[in-house]
Amino acid sequence: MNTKKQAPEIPDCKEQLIAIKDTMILLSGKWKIQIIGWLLLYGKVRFMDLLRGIDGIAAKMLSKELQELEQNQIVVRTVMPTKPITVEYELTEHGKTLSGVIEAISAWGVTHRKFLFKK
Amino acid sequence: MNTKKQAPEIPDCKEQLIAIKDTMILLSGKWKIQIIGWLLLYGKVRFMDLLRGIDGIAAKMLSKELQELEQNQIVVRTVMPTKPITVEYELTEHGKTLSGVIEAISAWGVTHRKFLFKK
DNA sequence: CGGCTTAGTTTCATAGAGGAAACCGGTTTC
DNA sequence: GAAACCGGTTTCCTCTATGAAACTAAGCCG
Repeated sequence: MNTKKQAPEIPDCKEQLIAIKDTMILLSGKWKIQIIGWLLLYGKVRFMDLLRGIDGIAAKMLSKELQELEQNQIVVRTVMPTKPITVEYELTEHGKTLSGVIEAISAWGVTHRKFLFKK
Repeated sequence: MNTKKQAPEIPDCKEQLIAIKDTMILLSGKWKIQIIGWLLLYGKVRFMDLLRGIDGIAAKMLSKELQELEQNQIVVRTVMPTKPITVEYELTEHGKTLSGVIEAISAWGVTHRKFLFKK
């Protein structure tokens, strides 16, 4: 027999693992999930709100992450015809379907904190 | 008045955003979520299973990510007294509480694929 | 005019994330 | 004794993600 390695009793649950990979490619980067969290909580938000609200992010990063989210149709960018031009960002309908993910992450953060406290 | 910037009408929903940040610190890295997904699907798994099963990961990375997950009590490492020594990894009880997060991520991957297809 | 706002872009620099390959010690098998 | 398997570790290297700071363009304020 050619196959030296023991027969892989491992069933093929790849679909779910591929789906995980797909999602994480879109959400990669230090800031994207936080940005989406903001947009979920606050709805329409201006660039400067995010820049001041998300602790530690630099303008370049915010700009880059928002562009990537826009390309993936998670976020819409709207230029408002105001006095000093402002730009609003908000989640697309598709972006809003991420609420389950974000809420799960947020909830687990709380669970984890309790876990650390109990120990 | 000192505060030139317009009064921030922005309510304080920080708790949830902090929880998101906390979670993502623990799950940072290219492979951790995939590893946890594997462990959720397959239960007890040996090092070599993960190395061969997770496409593209190198031994060094796998080792490093598993160590970090162990330090954070997401994963337990058990050395088995077998002929060629084997090592089993599995989720701790606390690690299993991540199932909600992983399932949400996996489900969204499917949702997103459908979204792309529809367009 | 000088200065402040918004929304970025550009430049420069660096830490560290990640990868390829070799190596290790113990054990079994041929 | 040579080779293979397991579970790593070590070394070396590269690339990119991130960051700080300066700069731009357009508009409004006084």
